[in-house]
Amino acid sequence: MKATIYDIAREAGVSIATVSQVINGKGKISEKRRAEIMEIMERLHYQPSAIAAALTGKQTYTLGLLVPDISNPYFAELARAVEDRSRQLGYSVVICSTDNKDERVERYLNLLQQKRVDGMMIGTGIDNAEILSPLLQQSIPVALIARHMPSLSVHTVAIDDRLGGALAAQHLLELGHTHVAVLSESFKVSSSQERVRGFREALEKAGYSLKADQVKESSADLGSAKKEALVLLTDKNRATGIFCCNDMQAIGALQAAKELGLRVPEEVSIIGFDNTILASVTSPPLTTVAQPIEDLGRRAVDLLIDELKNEENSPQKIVLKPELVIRDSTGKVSDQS
Amino acid sequence: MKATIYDIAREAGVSIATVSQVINGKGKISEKRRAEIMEIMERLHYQPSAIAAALTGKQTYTLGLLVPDISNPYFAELARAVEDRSRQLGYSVVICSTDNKDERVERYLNLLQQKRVDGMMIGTGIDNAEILSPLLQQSIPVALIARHMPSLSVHTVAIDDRLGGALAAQHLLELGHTHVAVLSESFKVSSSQERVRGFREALEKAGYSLKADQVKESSADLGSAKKEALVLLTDKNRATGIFCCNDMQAIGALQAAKELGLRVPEEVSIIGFDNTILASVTSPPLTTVAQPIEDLGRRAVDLLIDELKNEENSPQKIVLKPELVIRDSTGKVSDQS
DNA sequence: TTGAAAGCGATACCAC
DNA sequence: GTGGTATCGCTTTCAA
Repeated sequence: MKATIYDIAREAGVSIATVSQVINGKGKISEKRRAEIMEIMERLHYQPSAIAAALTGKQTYTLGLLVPDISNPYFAELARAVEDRSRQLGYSVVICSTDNKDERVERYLNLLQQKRVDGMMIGTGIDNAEILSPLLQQSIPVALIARHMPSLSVHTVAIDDRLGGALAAQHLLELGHTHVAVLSESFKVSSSQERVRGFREALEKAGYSLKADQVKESSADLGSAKKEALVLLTDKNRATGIFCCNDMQAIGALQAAKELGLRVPEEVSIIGFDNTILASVTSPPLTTVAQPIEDLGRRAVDLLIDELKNEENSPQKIVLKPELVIRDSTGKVSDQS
Repeated sequence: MKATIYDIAREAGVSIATVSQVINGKGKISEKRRAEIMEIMERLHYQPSAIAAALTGKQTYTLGLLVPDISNPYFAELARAVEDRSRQLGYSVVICSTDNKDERVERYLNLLQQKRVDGMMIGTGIDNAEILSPLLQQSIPVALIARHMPSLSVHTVAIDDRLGGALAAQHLLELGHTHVAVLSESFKVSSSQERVRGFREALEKAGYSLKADQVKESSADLGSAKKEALVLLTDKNRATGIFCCNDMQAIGALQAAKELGLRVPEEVSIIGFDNTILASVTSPPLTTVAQPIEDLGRRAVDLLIDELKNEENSPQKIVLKPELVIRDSTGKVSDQS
């Protein structure tokens, strides 16, 4: 049924070694033979088995990508960036949604190891860093994306979250907002911590402060963010500007404001983080701190492939800079406040 | 470096055949040996090579999924559904973004064939159906998702687009909208055609009609949709209800209405299609025709696996029903109109 | 230039 | 219950 290298060899009256050569464009084959063999491969719809090739030592040309949830726009955009770069370089990528469960991470890691992926990108949270060590022992290249695991010696591509927070603070300060609040993801997420930290530092540097009751923690879903935002906004002495640690939370804040009849940005300014597609479809469109998602994905793939090529192993740490994207959810602080 | 079945066998003082048995839980092995061998596998962090296993005739337990763009929320959600079901069944999935280019489709198809994926799901548009035939010849299970290729004998999971269009029309009619318009994707997309057709039929059945100049075609991006919506809405005798063939277009319409100072839904009702996450974050949240995305993905995987198991090959056609999700972008037609 | 043959890491059939 | 061994499809010396 399926043509193999033997079929081609027999049909061409040569040895499989010769066919292998022409498949890989190696060795010295007479032009005549080469053309002849190629013609036969064409005619028989021959597809060399990557499986068999991998078994003999070649790579599988497959990479793994672990994210919490591929249906989340941020990770979907990241996946696209990873996929694009991988395709350019001849690799395909297996995407795995972990829902941030270590158990799932571990299962996927094993699965992908058995399938002998050439490298692994981790964009998901992992509680117990230890579960990555098997990979390192097998010396499978690993790159963390927007995550940090100081205890592990792996490549990392991240963004400067602290700077991101600072950018948000500066923007609000420039618009005259001195009484501000923050809507954060779980404090356990280190990137959120850093964002809040950068935000607070910039504020303090300007002579203002962020009171403890002005920082709310919410879980990932819209509803939860909206709920916390409602608390912040019903405060008798509410903030005039709210910094949210991701776009989804900013949307929650937007909805909360709307529900309270507060106009954005006239009465309250809201700023998000990530600059996913969500930020551009809201009303008003969100001012947000943009992550260079495209770069993030591309560089992660490049790190992996580089290590594969050079078998040189010094773990790289790349830090990319976020940028403020100003849309319509932020404005000058109003006189009435 | 990496432990193989030989290492385990040697360490345990048995043959590789025995080790293979315990890996696969087959044959008769004494409890003692089995436990002993399992312990050794554990200790050596042994991961059986799926590559080698696949070469001997076992499946690769990998499926391919082709979509136009994984960063598009609709496809991201679909991918999640596919991935979830695949994981449950022990498969992993390679995701490929084609940007609807046949050339890309073809390259990916070849790549995945070489990697010997067990089955392929196609959720992308393909101009030339012929490029799928190599798969069929190799008798690789194929399932189309929300696509139709009547010329090919493959599994299909789709939704009843015509019904979806009808649901939208009925909803608008019930609210008193008799002067309505449509924002469609490229007319070449069969699902859009069907949606518009269903919409028109329902309208006509109620005694109304859809004039040709009230149907606009736009490309996939927000900007284009917004532009066409502006044309529709600046009409001196504009429609009071607009049906859009997907949520992104509905957002374009929303923005156009806003730009013209038209309140939604008081002055114009807008209804989308798909019910992606986008529909829930807009302001106002979108009334939309929901696709059962979860089911779509799950059933596609099931069709593939079924065929793999039963090697029975009658192509199935599954048609799922869409449902209207009423949010706040539609309302009773206002008296003034 | 080309071919013979030794793996790669598992599976499965058939003896013992 | 266990072990020997052919086999899967390809890559890669090493000779010729």
